[in-house]
Amino acid sequence: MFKYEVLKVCKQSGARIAKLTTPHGIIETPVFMPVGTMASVKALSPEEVKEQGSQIILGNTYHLYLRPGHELIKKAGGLHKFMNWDRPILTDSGGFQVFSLSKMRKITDEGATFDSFIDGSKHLITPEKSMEIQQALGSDIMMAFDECTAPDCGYEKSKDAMERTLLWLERCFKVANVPTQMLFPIIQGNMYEDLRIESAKRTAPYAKCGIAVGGLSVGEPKPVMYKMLEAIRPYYPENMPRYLMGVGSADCIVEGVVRGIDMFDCVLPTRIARNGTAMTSKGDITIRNAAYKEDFGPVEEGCDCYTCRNYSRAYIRHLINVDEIFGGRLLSIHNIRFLHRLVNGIKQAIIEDRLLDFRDSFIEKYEK
RNA sequence: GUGGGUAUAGCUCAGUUGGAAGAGCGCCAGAUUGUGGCUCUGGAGGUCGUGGGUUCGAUCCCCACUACUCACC
Repeated sequence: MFKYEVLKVCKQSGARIAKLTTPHGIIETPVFMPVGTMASVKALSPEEVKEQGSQIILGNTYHLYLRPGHELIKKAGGLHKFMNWDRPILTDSGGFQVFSLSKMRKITDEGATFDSFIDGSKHLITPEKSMEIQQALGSDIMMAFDECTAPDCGYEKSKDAMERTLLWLERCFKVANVPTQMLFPIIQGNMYEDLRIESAKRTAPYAKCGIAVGGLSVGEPKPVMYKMLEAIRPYYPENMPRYLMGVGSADCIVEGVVRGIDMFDCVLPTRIARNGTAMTSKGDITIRNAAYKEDFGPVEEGCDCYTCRNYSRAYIRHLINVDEIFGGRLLSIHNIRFLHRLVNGIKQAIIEDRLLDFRDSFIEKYEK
């Protein structure tokens, strides 16, 4: 039911183009995956998400468990049917929320206890519970329940979290036995090369069709993240995609593919869109700035998205400034399309064995 | 016409028992990376209606003027 097939390897960088077959269709990698935490890519319809070229989206275990509840979604026929998305879905395990909601949690080997941000009620999420929820949601790719750490938490805490993530992984692995749902384990180890390498080695045996790198892009400098990716690169299991979790700025995606990554997800394009920022090949632009008040050109010259074909910077700036949701929708469409176009450019460079050249010229323009 | 009230940032208004002026909104800019985000952070902007008086010192007290506003005739 799951199959991974490499189509082309870039001679210059080692990056590859591949096909990952899932029960809900084929994903061609490298791929960027928009995030739809609450069973919706914020502000967009599934049709609009598809129109930008999205092949797969994310849903979130923790949020959907709290509301509307995984049992309800199961009753509705699964997350695909519930939200009217017929392409692949990847569900996060709730592990990241252990980290991002750290003010209201308690972690033990058994699992993580949260105070619900909705009503304050207490919830224990264990590896088994996370799998149960993800199975009820019916995602194509389930993520292992892991513990993510802050970049400044120190070696011992980082090591403990890495060990606990492995302990939890084994428990996830035992109950992840639905043939239509693949489990991706997650490499942790904070910003320590030795921990990262150890985590990669010990995580690899659990990876059957894909492996993820977690706990990066959590506030550390970009060069540190790149260093970690380089450290673990030799230890990935053979013949499966590698997913860098939570990464979605254009430069990090290019640098990630150069370092062997195939899959990315991020809230960044849709979040900054709603706050009035557009992604372009010359870097992010804050569209609500006065500089664009009378700029009647498209967000990005040459972009083929619905937004750029029909609307001006001045109009979008106006919408954002008067708090009209259509402005956030238009920028979300553009930003997602921008990242898919970026990945298309990366693929073309892989085909032509010139990804490192592509990276150099892209970064130069992007950072200018 | 008579009596009262108000005049402080672009707007709506606090405030100082007289000791070198504040908020919210707006404006300008920054942030945002497995979404607790119509969020968060920062900045610019005022000779406190005008003219006089009292005082060491007035946005504040007194007088006059002007504008706006309410009530009554």
